[in-house]
Amino acid sequence: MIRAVKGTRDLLPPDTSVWNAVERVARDLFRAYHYGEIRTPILEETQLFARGVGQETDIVSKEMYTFEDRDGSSLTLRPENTAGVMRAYIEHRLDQRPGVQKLFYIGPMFRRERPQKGRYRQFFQIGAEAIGSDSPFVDAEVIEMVVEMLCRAGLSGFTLLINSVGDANCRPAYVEKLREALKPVAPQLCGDCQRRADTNPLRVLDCKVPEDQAIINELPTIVENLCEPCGAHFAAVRSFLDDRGIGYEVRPRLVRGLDYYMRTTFEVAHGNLGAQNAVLGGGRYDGLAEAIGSPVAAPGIGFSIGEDRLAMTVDRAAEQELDVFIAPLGDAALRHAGALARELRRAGTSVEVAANAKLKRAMELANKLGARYALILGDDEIAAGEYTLKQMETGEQHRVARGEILQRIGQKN
RNA sequence: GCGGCUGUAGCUCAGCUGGUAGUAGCGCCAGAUUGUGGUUCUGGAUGUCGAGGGUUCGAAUCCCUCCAGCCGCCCCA
Repeated sequence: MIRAVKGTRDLLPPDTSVWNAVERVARDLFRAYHYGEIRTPILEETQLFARGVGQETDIVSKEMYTFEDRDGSSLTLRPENTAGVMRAYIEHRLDQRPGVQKLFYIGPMFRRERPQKGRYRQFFQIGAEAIGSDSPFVDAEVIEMVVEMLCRAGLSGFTLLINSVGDANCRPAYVEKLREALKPVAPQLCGDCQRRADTNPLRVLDCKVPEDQAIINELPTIVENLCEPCGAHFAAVRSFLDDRGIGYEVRPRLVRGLDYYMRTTFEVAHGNLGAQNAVLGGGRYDGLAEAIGSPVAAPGIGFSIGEDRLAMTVDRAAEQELDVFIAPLGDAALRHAGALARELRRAGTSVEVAANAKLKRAMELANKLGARYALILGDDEIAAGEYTLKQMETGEQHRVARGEILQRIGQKN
């Protein structure tokens, strides 16, 4: 038996209607914030990610689906989409278009990790990028938008965490300072942290081991060690968020795993997701454009939502709606039903026709499918030029003329 | 990539210390006489017991390998 490959999965109804609902909310909101859709290829040159995301990151060093094409070039299935959007921005000279370029995308990403709940090798992200401004106002607007999006999608009980990770000017100095501060206390930390203290001090801040927290809390924070411009930028972002009444928590220990992030970073966590508790992550990446070879500067900020995680956390509602179930009795009725169904569908109602069933069976199906109305169509009806329309929930049924059907079913209850 | 747990009908599962698969629940299909559902009753279909190998007279039950899922680590969305 051939099965879906490890870490990938089929999305089936009714789950797909939850996904569609989430995507509809996203598209509506993107429109409100004046974002336009961008669709970039799933396949990119490997170099794009090596230079954009960072050669040393886990994503690039061990999680990418990379292969050699027949002409010898190295291609990679995109593990994220910020680099791809930036590549397109540069390639098509979007910097020459007026205003900040606000672009959104919805699509699959690929990372070869060990699958787990909420973590797949092919997963979907809903994301957006605002490129062409380094203003903290843009940061606040992006963050406001994601909070709004999650709320409207039906997510509740989430926490918005923000931080600033500085820039090329102040971060290296901070990392050194952190490294120094860790030297005396490292032996008291967990094994992982002892290793990280040496290899990647910032990661120590992410440690979740309870015993380590007291020590980690005493370490110098990046927020206290920002250079003047970064400090001012972060303060501005916060006050803009305060102006909008958006609640957030400053998490000096929030560090992100992609090299391109600088200054503002943010994340939304949700309790019901187990170890994969991040629903959304994002941040500013003012140096990314240059890193992938742009001749012009292109400061930007963006985010991406884990659609798989969001869909599994959202209170599931959306069942597939069925307005009318037509039960034709006999061949003449079946032919009649085909034409009638077409007419109703063209008017925008969802219609199902029982192709070959007895009335009893048809009613049973109508019930199981959750149809709002059943329309019975037999020789009597054809002769009379009327249909028997039954409201499933109440059980009431009436004879209705063809022209009245739409009006009848229009009034939901 | 590392560690742990799990893997029996479409789904949830039972199957005691190995004896050769369940009257289990839900679902699905078909009936309970002629054009009417949601309740009830009756009947039915469906499994190479995740795959392969080993031990044994005999394995769903024990051992090994692999695969998949889940949990934790790592990382992130």
